[in-house]
Amino acid sequence: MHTLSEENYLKSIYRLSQKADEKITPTAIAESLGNNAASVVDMIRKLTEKQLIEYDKKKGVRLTPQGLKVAILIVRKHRLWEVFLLEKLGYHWDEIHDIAEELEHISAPTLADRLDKFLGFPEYDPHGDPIPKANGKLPKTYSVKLADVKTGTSCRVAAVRDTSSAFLQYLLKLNIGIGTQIQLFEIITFDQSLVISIDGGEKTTVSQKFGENILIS
Amino acid sequence: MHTLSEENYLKSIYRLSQKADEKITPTAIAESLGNNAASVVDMIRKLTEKQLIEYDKKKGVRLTPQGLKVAILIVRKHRLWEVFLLEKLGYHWDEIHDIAEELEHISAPTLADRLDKFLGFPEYDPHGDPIPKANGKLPKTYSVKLADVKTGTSCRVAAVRDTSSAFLQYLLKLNIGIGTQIQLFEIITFDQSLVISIDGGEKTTVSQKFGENILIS
DNA sequence: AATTAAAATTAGTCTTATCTAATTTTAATT
DNA sequence: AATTAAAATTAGATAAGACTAATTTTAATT
Ligand SMILES: [Mn+2]
Ligand SMILES: [Mn+2]
Ligand SMILES: [Mn+2]
Ligand SMILES: [Mn+2]
Repeated sequence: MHTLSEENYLKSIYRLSQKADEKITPTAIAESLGNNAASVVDMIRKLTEKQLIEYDKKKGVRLTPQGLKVAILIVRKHRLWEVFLLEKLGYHWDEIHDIAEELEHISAPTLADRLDKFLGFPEYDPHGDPIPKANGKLPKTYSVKLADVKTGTSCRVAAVRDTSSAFLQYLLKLNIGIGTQIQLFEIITFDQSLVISIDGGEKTTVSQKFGENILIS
Repeated sequence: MHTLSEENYLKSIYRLSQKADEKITPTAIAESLGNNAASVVDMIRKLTEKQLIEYDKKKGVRLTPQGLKVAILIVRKHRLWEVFLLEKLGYHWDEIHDIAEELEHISAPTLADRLDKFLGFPEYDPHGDPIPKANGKLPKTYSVKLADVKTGTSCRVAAVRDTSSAFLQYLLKLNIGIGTQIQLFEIITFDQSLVISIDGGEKTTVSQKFGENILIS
């Protein structure tokens, strides 16, 4: 139905649309995909013809309802496969994203729904990202960052924003995962470093950047 | 590492090499892939340069040890994914092949081995085809056809040779699967039709073509 | 051996998806 | 308003992988 490239463009546009209410420009898409802006312009033309997106110089790129449906299904498959890879095949959370990037493009009627059922209808993927339901609805998305909470607060890790290997492996080393309890003791005035305890353990200091990439509940 | 097309060529060459000791010609590959012979010649050049195959006008196309390894891994993944789709996701045996054609190209270190372990190290796929082991070795492959046995013999279905939807759905309707017991009562002289009973049930007549596509043990 | 048919190869075309370089349009800044 | 910088677009090139049509090679048959 859609090529691998088309699907990746739609997914990228979807992800950009989730972020802020900034308009989605060719350059933004180019950056997000690591492609040249000229290539993006070509693909915008193609996807517009297929009525998967609309492009208005003022409003930027928008997914049509049709395009949105496609994009959400890809994200759904991506996150479900991530759950599979972690829970059933025993991969670690820093290894699954790249494999899911390939698996998300497997297309077969009812595949996502069967996988969903097999996995017990998980609501969040291993990084805490919400898994779109069969009807396209998203579970509650967490948005409060660890860097935003007040000193003294105790909270739980709900999701990670950065899913790079570097960050995930660091978290693994610190014994931090989804659900881990974190207490914030102090914010260093000089550079906003955070003094925290992990699951009630010893005090540890992490950077502001670190705190920006942990979402809590 | 290898493109989707390259992998499909290697797999096709491997399957042809398994069949008989006929030499593997460009035309044979073209037919098996539904491609034009000219395209095959192009790819033969490419795969030869990559040292995945050797081509000699007299000996035909041969996989190098390197190419063989790649081909076997693809077949391994294909058949393991078929087991997964049937046993874990509940697809029927006529639906899984096409999905596995996509899944077999997913590449990730240790993926096949993890899947193998998760599935309990199955030896045969849902169509009775042997699943290559991690070391590349194949379990015993069945080769005796139902059409070859003598009247009066009782045997069990070990594998199907034709894996088309048409055949598999027909078998589903007849309640025949891997392991089903079949007794041969009579071979009709006129057209070699077979009179059989399925799991000890009533006598049924099936065509010679049918008998050619069931492998028994 | 000559003829014919089939198989293999070459030459050239097409599509998809990418790129670089050049140009035009839009936005920001003096 | 003029200038400058950034963004968007166009033009043209490239690579992979397929195709058709033409040609050459090989095999089969008279
Ligand atoms: Mn991911
Ligand atoms: Mn994720
Ligand atoms: Mn198959
Ligand atoms: Mn099979």
